[in-house]
Amino acid sequence: MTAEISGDALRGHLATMLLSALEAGPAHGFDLLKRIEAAGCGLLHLKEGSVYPALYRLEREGLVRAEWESPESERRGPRRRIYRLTRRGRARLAQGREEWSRFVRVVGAIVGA
Amino acid sequence: MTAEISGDALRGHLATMLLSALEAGPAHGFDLLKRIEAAGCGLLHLKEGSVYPALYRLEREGLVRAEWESPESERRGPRRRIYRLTRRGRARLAQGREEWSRFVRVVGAIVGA
DNA sequence: TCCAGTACTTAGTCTGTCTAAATACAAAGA
DNA sequence: TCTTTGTATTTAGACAGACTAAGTACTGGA
Repeated sequence: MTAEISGDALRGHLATMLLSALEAGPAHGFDLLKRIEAAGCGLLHLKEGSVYPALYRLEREGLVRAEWESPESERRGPRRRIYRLTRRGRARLAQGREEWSRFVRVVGAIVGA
Repeated sequence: MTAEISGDALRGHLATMLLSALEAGPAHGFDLLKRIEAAGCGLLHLKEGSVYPALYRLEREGLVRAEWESPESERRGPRRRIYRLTRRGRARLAQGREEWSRFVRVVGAIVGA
């Protein structure tokens, strides 16, 4: 019954996770969802309702740029929106990583696990 | 401009932090607030409006037991409500620590900081 | 034909932290 | 004396972000 990581715990970290996942290269939302879930060793089940709105926020803040995959593409299937990091997104990712390590250090010191 | 740890990031971890702080011995809310802030190296500024309601939740869940400090005490000043861990609280703390380390491992793997 | 998988959207809910203000007591200083 | 500062608790209301849940749309396989 391996407990899952709850949504509450994730709060405020999802943005950095998405930016980090995008660092490996441009991707569409569903792919990001799968990439992160795969990296989560089955403990992390993100929902579309969290990921897509989070991506919209990132786009609104200019941290990612999005464009619809060219329809001339040879692939079949639903259209996909491709996200890529902007320069500001990279800067924010660096900042997010600092915040993450600070967070782990400080909370870890208190929780003492 | 040392950035502070935001409330969002803390979500879902405060309960474990409080239980952990109580492990050192019974304490009242204000003391817990100060203890945790002190352990936070100035990066963590909890608010009463977060801590007291969190303690009420813990009490409601039977994870801590609370009682008013005996009025016969020789000390002067406002009355204080003393919290102590229950057996269930200790069990939950252990569980919270496992969740914390899982969380750090999984999110850390994605953020890669 | 129906279903499963991919891919995106969005309305509405929930909950925990926050802001902010109030209460109360004591000690120190002007 | 009056004010301020520090200790200590309470609580109403705001807010943000992850959630539930339902929908759209396309493709391929059973």
